Amino acid sequence: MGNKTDRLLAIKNIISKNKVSSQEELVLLLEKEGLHYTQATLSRDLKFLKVNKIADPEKGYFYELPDHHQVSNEVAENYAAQGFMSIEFANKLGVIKTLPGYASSIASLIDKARPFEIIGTIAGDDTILIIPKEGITENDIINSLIMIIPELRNKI
Amino acid sequence: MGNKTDRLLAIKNIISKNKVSSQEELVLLLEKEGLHYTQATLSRDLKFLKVNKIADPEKGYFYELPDHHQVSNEVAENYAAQGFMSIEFANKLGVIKTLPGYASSIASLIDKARPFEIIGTIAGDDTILIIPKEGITENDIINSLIMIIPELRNKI
DNA sequence: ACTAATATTGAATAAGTATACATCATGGGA
DNA sequence: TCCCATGATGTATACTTATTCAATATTAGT
Repeated sequence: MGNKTDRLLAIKNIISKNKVSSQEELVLLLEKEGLHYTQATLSRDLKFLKVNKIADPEKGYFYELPDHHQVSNEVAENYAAQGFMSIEFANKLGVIKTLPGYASSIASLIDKARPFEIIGTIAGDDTILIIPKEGITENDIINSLIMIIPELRNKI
Repeated sequence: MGNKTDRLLAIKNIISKNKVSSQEELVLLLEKEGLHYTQATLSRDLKFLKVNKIADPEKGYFYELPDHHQVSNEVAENYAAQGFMSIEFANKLGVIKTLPGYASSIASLIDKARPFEIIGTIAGDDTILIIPKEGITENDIINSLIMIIPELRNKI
């Protein structure tokens, strides 16, 4: 996966640590990490990440990750990442292969995060079927998975 | 209290029942109730109500009241409203008089709602001291109280 | 009641965000 | 390899929201 994934992870990281209150501000913060993008791109990213704008007495508003994208359960995430073997797509469906027995616990993490892009999952023993919403691309699904389980970053 | 209070209550009501996703949309919904205001005014109102913008797959965003402004505990609110006698201001401080014994339960409702405008409260038996943040007006405090306990509407 | 101070609001505009369109890059199939 | 389809991104711009400024209304103090 490309550079976009890294940018999305960087954004998650930045806005979970700072009260960021405009996309221009985010442009600058990303630049500090050597990532150069325009406001238009960040607008798309914030939409993808389902970021909320929360009222704040000092800043007016700041960006906040939805609950399911907050750093939630690192133990479970590491476990899931360990069991993850591969993902492939066929006929608009995603198929994740896992180590034996890992499928349902990984699927459960995905279900809990309820990404808009995914209608649902079906887990067997070492296989998960991902059913994306109409019109969603493979890359969106993959990025979505990495946002849920960042540890997958280097396995995809 | 003036018309602004009614408008604020109407806005609370509308956005708790509908997924409203722009201020122009809200202008129209208020017009249906005979309230005619411009986008600029609603911008100020949404700020006052500390409304959040929540990501949504269909609408992009919609407005949501913060937890403490959701219809929370009607029993407690009615009880509080019943004990409320008056509010007066002196030296930038608010003083609420209540029926004997009601002060702490009313103050507790205010504290739970944590309005930005109020730094804190001190409750005796039939008196509550309201300590507003620097620069906040009496009307803001009053509107804030009515947003927390709508039943006060006709007692102020 | 008069005046001064403060609040409320709208109109115009600035500031912030989303998107249409164009471009370039990438990857799969002939 | 070449072409086509798809994706990622920037630029320009449309859309949305916040704020400045001015006008009007309201309130408090004398």
